[in-house]
Amino acid sequence: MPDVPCANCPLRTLPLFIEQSSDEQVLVQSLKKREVSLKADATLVHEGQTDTPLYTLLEGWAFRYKTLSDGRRQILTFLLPGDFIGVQQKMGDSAAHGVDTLTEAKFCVFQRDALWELHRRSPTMGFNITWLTAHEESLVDDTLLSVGRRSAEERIAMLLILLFKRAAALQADGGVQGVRFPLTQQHIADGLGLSLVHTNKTLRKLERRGLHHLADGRLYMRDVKALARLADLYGDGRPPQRPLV
Amino acid sequence: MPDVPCANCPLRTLPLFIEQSSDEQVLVQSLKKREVSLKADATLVHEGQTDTPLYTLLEGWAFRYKTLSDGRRQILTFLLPGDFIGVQQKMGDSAAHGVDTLTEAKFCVFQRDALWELHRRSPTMGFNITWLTAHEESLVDDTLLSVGRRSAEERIAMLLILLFKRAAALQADGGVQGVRFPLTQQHIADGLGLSLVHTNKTLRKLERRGLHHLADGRLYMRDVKALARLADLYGDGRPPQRPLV
DNA sequence: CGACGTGTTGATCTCTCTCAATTAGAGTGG
DNA sequence: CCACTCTAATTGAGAGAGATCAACACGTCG
Repeated sequence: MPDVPCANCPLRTLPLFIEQSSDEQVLVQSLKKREVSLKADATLVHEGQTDTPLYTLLEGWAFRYKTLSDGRRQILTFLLPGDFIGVQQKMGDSAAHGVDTLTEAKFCVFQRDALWELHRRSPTMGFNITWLTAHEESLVDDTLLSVGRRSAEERIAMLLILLFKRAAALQADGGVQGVRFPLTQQHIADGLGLSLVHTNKTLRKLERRGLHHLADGRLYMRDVKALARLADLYGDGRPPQRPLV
Repeated sequence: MPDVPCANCPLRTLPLFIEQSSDEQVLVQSLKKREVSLKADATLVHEGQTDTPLYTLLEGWAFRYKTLSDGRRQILTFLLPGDFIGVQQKMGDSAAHGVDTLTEAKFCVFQRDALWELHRRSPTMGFNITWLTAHEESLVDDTLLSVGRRSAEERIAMLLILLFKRAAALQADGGVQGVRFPLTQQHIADGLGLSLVHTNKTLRKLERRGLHHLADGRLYMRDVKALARLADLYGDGRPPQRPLV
């Protein structure tokens, strides 16, 4: 039996879940099998693993990745507290992605059919999960745009902004004193499709220009405007458009 | 009122939907608003458009994409009959992706709250949608691995294999006489994060080596083994793994 | 103390981009 | 029927962003 009630789950602080009824909380808790704690740089899910359970990240940072047989690795998304893991490969036959931790981390493990039970017994929760899955995809979409079409400088600016936002949202002060940033330069490189050396050089260039500061596992934003301009974030003049059909 | 009953929808041939009850069919049909037909190279959804309805692609090919303000474009996924469109941006505040057609195409338009109604009134359908959304993400994951870590040759081999498989699955003969292939080289380039010129040169190189043949809007696979080897598909010796925890 | 992981920097090398020019249809209008 | 225009494909040449190779600094740890 889980010792920590789901009332403390970081997922509950997400906008979608604030209206969660106590019935739904009980439901979720009943599907929860146990918790797992891992140290930093550990593997939660191996690539190619089948029949993976559904997880939720409670504490710490992690990432999803794929590798080629010669070792080249691409990080797909970084995972922060509150993120789902494993919906992507549920019932999937194709070789899935791996999941490694960046820091010490605690995961919530659900039984294999949790996804279905959740849908069956609470359409609201089911809907929320669809929404979260879709939102997760949009993160990958953003990364794909970066990796496919942005220069190294632009990619790094983008990553710093996005991760800063996500990390800052999780802490009370909103990141005024910087945020925890447990990635090594190798992780950044693998997340952006760059080499380690070039990542280092580009990172230093931006830092020397005073756009950010990275030290002791913390990220400080020094010139968000300039970073956003570099990343072409909101930089376009496209106005919101109404549906065409 | 829709004139074509949903019994003919290409979605119904997907494994997940074969068990669909007639009740569920009626439900889907009741949420359907109408159909739209577009010619080739037309826009269904503008980038940055808000409040997009939910669509289904009935006939033809299309693609989702994002662009930077200076015009650089990244194609996120190619859409074939049976694919969902718009789940990603449902209720999303961030600027979404655009959707353009590659060929003449017919779409099914659902009312805005269709996603919720589907979940509410049929958990089975809701579950299937979550699954399809997750599956769609895995397509983007694959592309991200390609764009981030594969060489131009490897990327093109990968794309040819994946699109051939999807297209062949839709036709009765399974693609023995080749499959329809309506992409221009510009689309391939934008889908793989390459320049048009380099895409052309690489494509010709593979074709001259006898790996494939591309003519008159059709794709013929000449040496799938070699292409798969190039793409590092199943090329790894990773055996399926059991769950770690 | 030596081994190791991470970060840093300089020096090449090369894959891919950009620029340019040509060819081959498919329309279109006179 | 024939110029004229457009788009897509093709090929060569030169340029450049980023990869690879190599060395070194620094802190941690057994």
